[in-house]
Amino acid sequence: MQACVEQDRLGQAFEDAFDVLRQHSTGDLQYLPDCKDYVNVLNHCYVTGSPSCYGMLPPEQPVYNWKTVINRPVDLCLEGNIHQSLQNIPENQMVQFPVLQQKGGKGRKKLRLFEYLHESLCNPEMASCIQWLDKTKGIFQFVSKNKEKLAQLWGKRKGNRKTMTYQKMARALRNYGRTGEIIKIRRKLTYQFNEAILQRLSPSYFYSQYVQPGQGYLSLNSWNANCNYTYANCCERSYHTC
DNA sequence: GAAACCGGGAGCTCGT
DNA sequence: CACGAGCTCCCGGTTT
Repeated sequence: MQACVEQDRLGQAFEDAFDVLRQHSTGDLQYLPDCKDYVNVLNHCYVTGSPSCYGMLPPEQPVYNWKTVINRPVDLCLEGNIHQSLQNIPENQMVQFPVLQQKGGKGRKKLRLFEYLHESLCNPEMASCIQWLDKTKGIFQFVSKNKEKLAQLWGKRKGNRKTMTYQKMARALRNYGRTGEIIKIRRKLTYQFNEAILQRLSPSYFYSQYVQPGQGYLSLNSWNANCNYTYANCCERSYHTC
């Protein structure tokens, strides 16, 4: 149980790191991060506190650094050593991630509604607006009292001229029903993410995939594969091309 | 009766 | 500049 909580925390750490990466990669940024930068991003999240992290970790909460984050699930559920593998990676074996850039060197891909909803679901501060009913199945529900607040925040995030309402947001959600990205559940204010979308949006997914029961640790190759896999998903999620 | 849901359709913004 | 994607906005009607 504790191990699962810690695994969630690690997944959240990745998620935050991706947010930072996305924030850092606006405009014509052509920065090419490698694994060490990735670690720096995570450190940035947990040590300096990125804007997205402020929502996750209240000031009174203990500050985590990358090694702490990495060690905890390792100690508690893997009995292995991820961070050693990471630290021992020679320079020439570091994964070189593709450039965070869209075709033509233009800006980032627009945030999509389902991405925003998933982000909100992972943000404890938004629990008063939207909550998981069954996280593993991707079923979530808007909180009747505060659903308009969430909609307004979405509208602001998009920079809409008029105030976004739940009704209009729900219209967009109904459009997802045609593509299958999100479907409506026959229950008040309740929707469900498509399985593929849910996996794509969940950084902890690859983690559980690559760390097989009994495997005990992540090999260097697995770790690098993880980085590639995660980063590729990050790119797919945020950019047309890498 | 109120809240939530539904789908048509025109319009807007942005990336290609 | 045209085009398509992904909403946004409005509306009238239906279901819970």
